[in-house]
Amino acid sequence: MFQTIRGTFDILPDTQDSGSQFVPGSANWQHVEGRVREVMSRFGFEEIRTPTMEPLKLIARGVGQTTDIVQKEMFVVQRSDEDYVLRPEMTAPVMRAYIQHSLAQRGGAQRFYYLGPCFRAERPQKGRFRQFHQFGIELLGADGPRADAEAIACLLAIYDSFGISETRLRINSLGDAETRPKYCEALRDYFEPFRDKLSETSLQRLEANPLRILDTKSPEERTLLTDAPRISNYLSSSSRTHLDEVKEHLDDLRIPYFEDELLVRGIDYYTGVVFELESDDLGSQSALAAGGRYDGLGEDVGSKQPVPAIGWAAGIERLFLALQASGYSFPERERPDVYIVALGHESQKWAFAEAQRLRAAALHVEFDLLGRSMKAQMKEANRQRARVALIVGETELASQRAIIRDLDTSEQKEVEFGELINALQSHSEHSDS
RNA sequence: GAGGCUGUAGCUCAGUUGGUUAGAGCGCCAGGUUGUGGUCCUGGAGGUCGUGGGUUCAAUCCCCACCAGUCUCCCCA
Repeated sequence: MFQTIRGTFDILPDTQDSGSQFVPGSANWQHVEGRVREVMSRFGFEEIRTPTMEPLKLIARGVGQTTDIVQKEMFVVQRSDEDYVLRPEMTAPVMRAYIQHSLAQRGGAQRFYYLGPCFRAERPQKGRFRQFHQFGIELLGADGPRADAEAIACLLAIYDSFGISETRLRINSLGDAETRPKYCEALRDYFEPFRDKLSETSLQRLEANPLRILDTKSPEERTLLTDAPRISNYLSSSSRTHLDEVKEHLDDLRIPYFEDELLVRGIDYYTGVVFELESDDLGSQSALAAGGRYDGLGEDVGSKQPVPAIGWAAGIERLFLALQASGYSFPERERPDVYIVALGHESQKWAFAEAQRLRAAALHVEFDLLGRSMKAQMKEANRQRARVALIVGETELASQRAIIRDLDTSEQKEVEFGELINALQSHSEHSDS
C-alpha cells in the first residue's frame, strides 16, 4: 500500500486525532488560514505567491552557506542545467520576486504576506514535519523602527485573534555592519581560552559565526555565557537607538517583551532587530514565530539598491498545537440546508433537477446517489446534520406538494412545489439565528 | 545524525506464558413488514496481527533488519 512519505501528512475532511498523530481537518485549516489572512490584510499586507521550487543558489546565498538549512536540511532536485530546491523558507523567494519584478516601483513601502508549504529534510518530530506550512510577512523598503514595531504588532494581533495570550516575545539586536565584526571578534577572544570546553558544533561556529554559540543549550556552555561579552556593549549608536525606539513603540502599544541578549537566529541574513514569539505549552518546539530585520538580503541576492526589510515567519502546525493546548473551539461544520429524500425512480429524477434549482438559489442541498431506502436516506440526512429533509414520493409528485421535515424539531409540513425555495430559504435563515 | 518507546479491523484498544476458525467498543452496511432520522434490538462486512528475514514441528506472540509513528538529544525556518 502506498502511503504519505515520511514527515508529510494528508489533510482530510475530518480531524485525525489518534493520540499518536494530530492533523486538523481541512475545514479547520481553512478557518485558521482565513483568520490569519484576514488579520494580515487588515494591516495592509497583500498576498504574494512564489513557486515551491527555487534555484539552489538563491537559497544558498540568501539563507547562508554556513547555516544548517543549506548544509544538510534541504530537499534538492537535481536537473542537468541547475539544481533546484524545495523552498525551506519564503523570505529569500519573496526578496527574489521583489527584485525580479521591480516591485519597489509600486511606490512606498511594500507589504507582502505569504502562506504555504515549505520543506526541511530533517527527522520529523512533534509539530515539525518535512512538509510544513508557514505564513509570514515581509515589509520591504522601510528602515525605521516603526516598521519593526508594526511587523511585531501584526504578529501579536494574529495570535490575539485566536485568544492565544500565553506567549513570550523575546527581542534583541544583532547590530549592523559596524557592530557585527567587532562583537564577533570579542566573542572569539572570549571563547578562545575555553576551546577545550566547547562542543564540536560550537567550535565550528566559533570560526564561521560565533554569534550562534549564544544559542547553545548545553548547560556547560551556558555557564560560560554568563561572563561572555554582551552585544549591548558593542552596538553602534544607530543600532542602539533603533532598538530603543522599537522598544518604545512596543511600550506605546502595550506589547510586553523580554530583552534577551542571547537571542540569535540560525539564518545568516538577519541584521539589527531580531525577535521570537514562544509559547510554554508546546513542549520542545516552543517557538511559534520568529523574525527580524534583514537589510542586507536584498543586495545579497542581486539588488543594486539596498532593500531595508523586516519580517517574520510562523508555523501553522505550531499554531494548531497552541490552539489545541488552549482548548480553542473551531466552528462547527456547515450544515446542509436541505437533504432531499426521494422515493422511487420518478421522484429521484425530480429530486435531481430540484436540487440544482435550490442550489442556484444559494441553498446547500444534498441527496442520495445510491438509490437507498427511505430509512437509509433519513439516516444520511441526519448524519449530515441537514436542517430539513425534503421528502418526495409518488403521492407528493401527484399532488405537486413536498413534505418539509425539520430534523431538529421533527415537525413537518406540506409545501407546494412552486413555494419550495421561499419556504426553505426562510427556514434556513430562521435556523441560522 | 544518536538514543528510548510504540506498530493487532476505518478508529480506540484487548488477547495468545508460540499450537486448529484473532476479539470488544465505536464507526460502516442491512434488517426490526406496507413511505420517516437521531434511542434501542438483531445480523453482516471488514484484519496475510507494520514489512522482510531467522529460530521452531509450529510465530501475530521469541530474535534480527527495515519501514512508519512518537519522545529526547542535535538543530531550527
